[in-house]
Amino acid sequence: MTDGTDESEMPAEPTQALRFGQARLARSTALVEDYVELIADLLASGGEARSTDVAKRLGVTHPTAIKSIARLKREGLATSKPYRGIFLTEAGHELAHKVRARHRLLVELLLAIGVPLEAAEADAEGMEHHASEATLAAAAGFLAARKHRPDE
Amino acid sequence: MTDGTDESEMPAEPTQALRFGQARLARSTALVEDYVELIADLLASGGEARSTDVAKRLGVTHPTAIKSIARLKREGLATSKPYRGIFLTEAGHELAHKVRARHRLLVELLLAIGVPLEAAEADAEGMEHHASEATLAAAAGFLAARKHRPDE
DNA sequence: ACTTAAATGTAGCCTTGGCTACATTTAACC
DNA sequence: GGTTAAATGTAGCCAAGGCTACATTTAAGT
Repeated sequence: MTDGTDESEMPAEPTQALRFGQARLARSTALVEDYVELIADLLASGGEARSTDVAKRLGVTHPTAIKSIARLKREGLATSKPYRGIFLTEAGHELAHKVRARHRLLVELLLAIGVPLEAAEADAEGMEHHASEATLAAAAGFLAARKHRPDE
Repeated sequence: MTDGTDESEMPAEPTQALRFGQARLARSTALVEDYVELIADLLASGGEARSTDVAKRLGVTHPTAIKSIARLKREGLATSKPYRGIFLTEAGHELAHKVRARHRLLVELLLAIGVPLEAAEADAEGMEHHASEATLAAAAGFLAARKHRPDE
């Protein structure tokens, strides 16, 4: 009630600008999150994350992957030694965990409202980076409520 | 059933790379969509869309807005004459319409699962660009079904 | 009408995240 | 062990999308 309802008393620009700014920020963190999530996956399954694997899975060339991984290292999320694989720091693992949980939640939500699996996975890949805590909490609540009456 | 379930027969990379590629493409079109949507809003309400207004609403400087608007012109979505406002082409109007409908649908969906209004608006601003036709159709269906039993 | 403020436009720089081309190192295979 | 293939790393280019600084044009105020 304090925002976005009264147009005569308050200009629309600031709140809208904030929203767009938020979306831009999310876009810039999306890449980092994708890389961390993928590296965590590779470490969990194969035991090691090599840059070519990362590049292949992301659909980019390996120099691009290396450059992005350099950013992860700058931000204290990953480490690596020349010609060795990539590893996640403690912070990297934490972020990966958070990102993965969020991804799963989004996919579950989409499936619950009737989106086919492949579309749900693909859309979640992009949408997950823009879901706020409020939305995640709501999604979790919605899914929990659904569990009790799975019909309809 | 034809994809993403059998890990022994098919490598995981291609489908995952496709998903990431899709998300990247969506990110690049997101900016265009935001601008077109906003310009359409300004034209509808104020009657004209000036570059400073666009910049203010988006929270960027005006040279940035102008550069982005140049991209819209390149892509045949908008037109403008020096020191005059910005206008949308037929294609621009069509895109604006599509984008706005999608935005509203997403917001409605978030509200329906219990997300507060301001968070729903902010999240939708980012998520809308990643929602496929399948997800939009599912959301519409879900909301229609909800209408018949608004309790719980 | 002239002056001044605001809006619009242009130029040039930075960072990010793509890419290709090339160098180097590791591993594999006679 | 030497040769070759693959993986890894580096260099340098490009486009997009931010920015500041400055030029120009329009509109307002007196």
